[in-house]
Amino acid sequence: MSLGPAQAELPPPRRPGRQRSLAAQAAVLDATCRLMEHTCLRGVTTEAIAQLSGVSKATIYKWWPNKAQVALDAFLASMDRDVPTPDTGSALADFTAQLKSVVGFYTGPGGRAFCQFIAEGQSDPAFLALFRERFLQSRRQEARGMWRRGVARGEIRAGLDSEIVLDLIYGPVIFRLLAGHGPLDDREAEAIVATVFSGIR
Amino acid sequence: MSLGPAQAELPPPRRPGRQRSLAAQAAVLDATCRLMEHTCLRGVTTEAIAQLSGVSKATIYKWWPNKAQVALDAFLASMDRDVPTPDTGSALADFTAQLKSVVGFYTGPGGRAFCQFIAEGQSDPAFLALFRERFLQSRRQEARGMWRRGVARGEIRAGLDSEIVLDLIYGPVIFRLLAGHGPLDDREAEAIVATVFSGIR
Amino acid sequence: MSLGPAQAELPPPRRPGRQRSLAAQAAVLDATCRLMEHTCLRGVTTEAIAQLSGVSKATIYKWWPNKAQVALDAFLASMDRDVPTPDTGSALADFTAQLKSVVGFYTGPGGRAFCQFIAEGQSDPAFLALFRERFLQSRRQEARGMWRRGVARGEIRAGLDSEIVLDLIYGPVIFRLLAGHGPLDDREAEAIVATVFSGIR
Amino acid sequence: MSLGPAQAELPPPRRPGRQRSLAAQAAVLDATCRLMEHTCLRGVTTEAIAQLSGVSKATIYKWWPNKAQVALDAFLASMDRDVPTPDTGSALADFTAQLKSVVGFYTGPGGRAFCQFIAEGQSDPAFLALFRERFLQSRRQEARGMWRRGVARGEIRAGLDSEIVLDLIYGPVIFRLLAGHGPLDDREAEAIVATVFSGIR
DNA sequence: GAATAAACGAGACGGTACGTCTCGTCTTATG
DNA sequence: CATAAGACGAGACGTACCGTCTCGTTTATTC
Repeated sequence: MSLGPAQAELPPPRRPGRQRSLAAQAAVLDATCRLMEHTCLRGVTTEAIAQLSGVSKATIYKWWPNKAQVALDAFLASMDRDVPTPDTGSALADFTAQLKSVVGFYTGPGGRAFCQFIAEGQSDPAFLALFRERFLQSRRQEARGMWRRGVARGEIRAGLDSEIVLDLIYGPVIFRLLAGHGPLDDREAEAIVATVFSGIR
Repeated sequence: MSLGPAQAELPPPRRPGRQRSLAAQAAVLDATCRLMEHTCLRGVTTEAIAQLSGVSKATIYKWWPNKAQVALDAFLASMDRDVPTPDTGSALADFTAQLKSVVGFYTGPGGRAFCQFIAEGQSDPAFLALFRERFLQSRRQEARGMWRRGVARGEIRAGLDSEIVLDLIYGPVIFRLLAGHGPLDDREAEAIVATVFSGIR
Repeated sequence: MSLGPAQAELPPPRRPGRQRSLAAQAAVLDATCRLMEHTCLRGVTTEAIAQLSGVSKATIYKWWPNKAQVALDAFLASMDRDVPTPDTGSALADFTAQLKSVVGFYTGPGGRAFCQFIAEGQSDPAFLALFRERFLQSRRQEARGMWRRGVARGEIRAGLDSEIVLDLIYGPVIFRLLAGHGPLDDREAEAIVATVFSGIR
Repeated sequence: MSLGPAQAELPPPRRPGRQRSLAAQAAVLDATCRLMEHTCLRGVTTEAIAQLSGVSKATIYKWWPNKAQVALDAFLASMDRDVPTPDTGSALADFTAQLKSVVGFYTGPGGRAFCQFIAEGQSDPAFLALFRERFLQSRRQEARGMWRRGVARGEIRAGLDSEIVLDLIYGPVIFRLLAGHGPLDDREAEAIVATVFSGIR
């Protein structure tokens, strides 16, 4: 469980002693982001974060349990520019537009980071759970909204398991992102959503 | 590129000098398999492989460039028991049966290994490429056969991009396997194939 | 050039950060001494020093470039009990007494260490230079004092090359020590000095 | 104990099977000599000798117990050009001439090899003993001849321990050679012998 | 304005795996 | 059956990163 500074809810009765440096926290996240653009998570060392940010290793370890969670906080912080959930009145259009923007996001540095977190999670189940909670679930929540509107409007067959269909839409993108066995662009996004909506029969 | 023993194509005129020990090779692969059942790939050390197999580290490094490729060879060797591609006369039945068997495979140790390779690939692009070549492509090839038969029989709409549809079928399974955000069993496999065949409209 | 701790000249303004552990340094030197008593320098592994001293290999390599310099520091540290230069009023008596004590020293563990350093120096010229600077020169300096007093008192012919005569006195001891082709005891020490003083004509 | 080929006395009745390759033996010694001119004994690997000579490692290990003895054989073989013991009718002249030629020898590649053997001997007492037997003793024997002639002619005081005096003459040279703390040339050789003959009183 | 308390930088440290190297032995095919 | 080619086990090497620790310094709150 991250103790990252972003989660701190300020209790007015300040404790004595030197206050925690917000500048240090920001510097760490910023440095981590910059390092992640050039190497994978394994290639980012805590030492390098410390050096680039000017924050000591001890301070980093005081506030985060390991570099993966630093990177996750950095990733989430750099994503506050919320990808808005489209609401065009058509579920097909909504999902198409959203998958395109998702593909756009994953094609950039965000996608590289995403892969690193999935990779890290394969040797650290606790981190994987955290990643699900703090990233995947909120994304999924938004998609569920689009789904419900589609069902309500009668555009989507009732009785379907939304979780499966959502994985049907996002799964192929993430599979290609991680395995790199096929292209990933707007055309593919459109084809995925169109196929899911029409079936292959 | 792996120089793993599995690739050796035997030229009858044997070279002089001591022959490569098949026992050592087998011991390494076996030891690696056993270790992979208890830890993740990162947790498997070359030292442990050497110790458990009785093969020296130097010999391991002579034939494999790193432990990931040892593990990949071990994985592939332990998979020669070919998962037979079903051919029931119905594409829906074929894909359902096959996805069930795939889910069965991924639910066991094979799935854990698969995740480790995907994870390793995120920090080693060359390894990822190797994994695609030596594992994903052959699997994909089999699926393409089922696809073609379905198209030929008219069960599947013509004009579809088979690659996308195959990812539509396997992507969700792999996404869930890696992210662990949903269940993975026969019921889900059936629902995925059924939904892909019928569409959600 | 050794960065060994023995050379630290303490500047009162301590540097920031954790201070270097004097206990670790002492443990390394002590462990090295103990190991050197049972094997030759080649037989002393960095790993063994680390294990016996409880100091990690990384720390050892941080402060010493190789095990030879660790051993040299250990040797010099264990020799601070300065062998006093005799001053009896007679050069013959001085040299005889001193060579006897030198022979006594070289007959014990110190002599074994000395041989190891000479041996190591044959494949590492930089180390040999260091050994000359840090051990031989100070010894030689003391001998030169005895020499000068003898010359001043008229006991020693003027016009002689002191360096050659000093090697005439110490060379045979070191030759026998290294090659082991003859005995090395008080009797031999006396005979050497006596012969050098009288000549063989 | 060396089983080196230099000791082989050929029995005319050839044994069945492939005959032992004299060419291989020579190639090994030659290669070793050439390698010793560029690196120290530690830097010469058995592998390099095998490669340069075209003789396999197994063959080398069959005839010599280790590379040090290979090098010793190579050294002795390259020294058959016997340094003749001078016999001028004067012990002083004899020793001076001989020490000059010794210094000349030790200043070249032979001296480097000598140092390597002494060094090796410090971690391998058996090798040191072998080196004494096969090299030092024969040299010493020749010097003893010069000594005896000098004593017989009355040029050298009777009652002296010849072993000590010989070490008095050769020790300084070898000390300087190994420790490198002073020059080593004809002038020094003359001074050494002259001082030993006259004494310093 | 002192005393106290926490956060921070610098960086030393133990631990552990890495991949490389050399040694000396062993195995196989060839001459 | 001696040899070359070369695979092999053993084990030390020196490097790298991890996460912990110990300092002395800085910044705030409390007495």
